Amino acid sequence: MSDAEQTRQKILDITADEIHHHGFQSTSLSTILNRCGISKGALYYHFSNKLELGYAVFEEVYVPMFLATWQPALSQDDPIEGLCDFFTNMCETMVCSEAVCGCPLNNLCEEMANVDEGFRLRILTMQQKLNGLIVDALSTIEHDLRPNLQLDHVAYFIVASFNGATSLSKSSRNKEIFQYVIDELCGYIRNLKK
Amino acid sequence: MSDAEQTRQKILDITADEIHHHGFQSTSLSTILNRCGISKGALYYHFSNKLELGYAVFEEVYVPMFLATWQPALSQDDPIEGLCDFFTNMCETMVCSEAVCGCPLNNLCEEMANVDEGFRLRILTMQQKLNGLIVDALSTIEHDLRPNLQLDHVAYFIVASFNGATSLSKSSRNKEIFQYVIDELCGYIRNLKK
DNA sequence: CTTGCAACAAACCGAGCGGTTGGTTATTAT
DNA sequence: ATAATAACCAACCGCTCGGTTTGTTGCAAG
Repeated sequence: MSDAEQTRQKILDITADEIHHHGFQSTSLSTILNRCGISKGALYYHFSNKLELGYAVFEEVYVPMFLATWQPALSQDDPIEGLCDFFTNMCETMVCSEAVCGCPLNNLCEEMANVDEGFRLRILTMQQKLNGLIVDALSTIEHDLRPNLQLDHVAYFIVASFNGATSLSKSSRNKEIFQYVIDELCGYIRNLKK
Repeated sequence: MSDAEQTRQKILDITADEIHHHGFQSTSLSTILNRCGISKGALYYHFSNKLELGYAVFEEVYVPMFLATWQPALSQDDPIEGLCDFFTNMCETMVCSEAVCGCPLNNLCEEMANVDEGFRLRILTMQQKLNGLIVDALSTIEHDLRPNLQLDHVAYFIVASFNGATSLSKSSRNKEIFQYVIDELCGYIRNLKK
């Protein structure tokens, strides 16, 4: 990787971390520059402005990270147990500091969907993609599921509950509540089967 | 009501609206002053700083509004149907602009829980109070519910799903997805019964 | 009548923000 | 050797923000 690509990647990684911790609007360019050890000229050589930097972080960091997180769970032979294992495992491995920061995608949705159309559309695309993945996974075992289920509604409900779980655990600063919600969510998911 | 109380209440109401639409940090004092038609001196006569104004809005506007919204649903003879009616009715009466703004409490939780301890504790208190209300309501019909339910977990799950529903509908800018999630949520709630 | 305080108004301040500008260095092509 | 370009630095700019200060008005008590 060339020096320039390294610099660019470093900016992306550090900015992704800053956005995850403080949100997009509260993320300061000077903080990024300090952490990267570069000057503002360097940043503006690689990105035309703060918004474009945010878009790049979303597309080049968050989206791949997001897919890499959910895909394995949904590719299992039994996506029901795949999801439950995924959620449960997340509860166990998660430390409190992570619980407090929440899901990057959900955070950006809450913060930026009403503020910037570019962010909104990118978030929407990612959400629809995730929903499609869940629907596809559930479709593969449709014969094991209760009849008359509307799989896309179910998928949205799963994601909504998961997002809500991260939201609730922010105020309590521990992962107990997260665990409670996830337990109930797993119960709901397993109840999808006949 | 005296002039001073009127001014104070006007500040609270308009600030509540601004926070609901733009979040606390992005809410500008000068916007509030313009909408109120007052000067900065007037505002700082009634509130010592922006943070205290935010706290006052939370306690004097959001908390009462919040309780007034949820209480009736939970005071029904059958809180299960009370909640379902409450959710369904919210879907029907809600216009898209409201759907986009989300729940004030959840918004503040997402934005401020990690930023300011004063907000975090106030939000936490309100969430625990709501959870207690739901648990109490469900307890009154415990004999009709499935055995071995952990009512506090159930209550958190209901709130989490509801919050997640508002979050999801922000990116799509319509209430369709909200409705899907609420439908599934009502299914889950009704399934709590034997 | 005037003194005093409640209830504001208006101008101002420093800090931090995103963004721009004019250079500087290192590498590569000719 | 020289010209050009990629990659970066440091200083600066205008703007908006929350907050402060000083000044004004109206009413009410003595």
